[in-house]
Amino acid sequence: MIYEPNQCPIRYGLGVFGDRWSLLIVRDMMFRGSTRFRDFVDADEGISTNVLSDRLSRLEAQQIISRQRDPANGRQVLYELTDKGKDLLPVMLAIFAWAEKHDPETRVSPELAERIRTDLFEVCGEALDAMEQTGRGDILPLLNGVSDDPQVAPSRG
Amino acid sequence: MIYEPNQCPIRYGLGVFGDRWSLLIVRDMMFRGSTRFRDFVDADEGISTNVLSDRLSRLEAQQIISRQRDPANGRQVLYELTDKGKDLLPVMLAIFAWAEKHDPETRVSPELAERIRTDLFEVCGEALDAMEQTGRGDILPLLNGVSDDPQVAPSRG
DNA sequence: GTCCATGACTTGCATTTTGCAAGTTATTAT
DNA sequence: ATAATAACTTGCAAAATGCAAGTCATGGAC
Repeated sequence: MIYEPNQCPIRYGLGVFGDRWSLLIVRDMMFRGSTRFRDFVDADEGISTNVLSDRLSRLEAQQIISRQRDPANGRQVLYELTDKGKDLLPVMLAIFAWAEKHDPETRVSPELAERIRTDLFEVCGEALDAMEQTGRGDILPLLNGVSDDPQVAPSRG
Repeated sequence: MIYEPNQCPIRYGLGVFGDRWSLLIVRDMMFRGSTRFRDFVDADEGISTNVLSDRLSRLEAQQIISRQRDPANGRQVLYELTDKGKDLLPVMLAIFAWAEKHDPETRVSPELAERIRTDLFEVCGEALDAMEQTGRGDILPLLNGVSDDPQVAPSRG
């Protein structure tokens, strides 16, 4: 999965998240507030633990996430998004808007999609502020009103 | 590589371009004006022809690209981005801005990155207009002045 | 019409990555 | 000490990838 970045931003991006799982992990951290190994396993995407372990290492090596033992409970490990990881939010939201437009199954509210289209980086700013205040990922409710949806995306319409 | 989209926009996106090659193909079509099988092989990313063939089929099945025999030369095939494919431009440019910020090797001009950050969808609009006028991909020069760079990204600074 | 070059794929096979199940290790609760 | 929990490893079968060598359908030269 390591392909030479070699000056091209897309190739660099693919070197970081150009596989089946990495972006899902980032998504879970951003939008679901996942912080632990088990959170990702339980997210029901079906990632196997060896691959998860590998992806977490890679993401850490790429400085997308940080890893530390939970000070409050030494048998758990806390994974957190770094700034570099949080900066993937615009990429994520651009995908939101794209999927909302082209995939009828995707549940992203047209209102959010529209805001993303007109003011992506403003939406991101708000979200990151909110993230800092709450100290967690789990940004979506803040973007779009309360969400109790098990999926990442709040309801359409 | 087929994972259930299941309402999540990120998962849907990964189903379309969540692999090592698909986004590179889209990139070549958008930013280098690639239209033919050989163009992708010659792009020197090292994709093998069987995988290329498979990815082109999948992208066509997902309606990201269209395929037709070249009317002017029946032994060639023309691949073109559909609207759905062109709509990936914001995603691509968001990656540009991210890579410009976090990868020192990436060659994207800070000016372009900044424009992307403040006015992503305006930049996209311009680019798509330009694409329609020239009838090709190969958008980058239009975004950022003339580029003779072999890489996708124009020079820094 | 035949021959040859070209472009777009297939095919076969070795290597790598993934998926699944079953360990192993470290840390806390009892 | 003993057991339970969380975070991984390990082993092996299955799938995807990389590489080299075909195949097949134009289209141009003769």
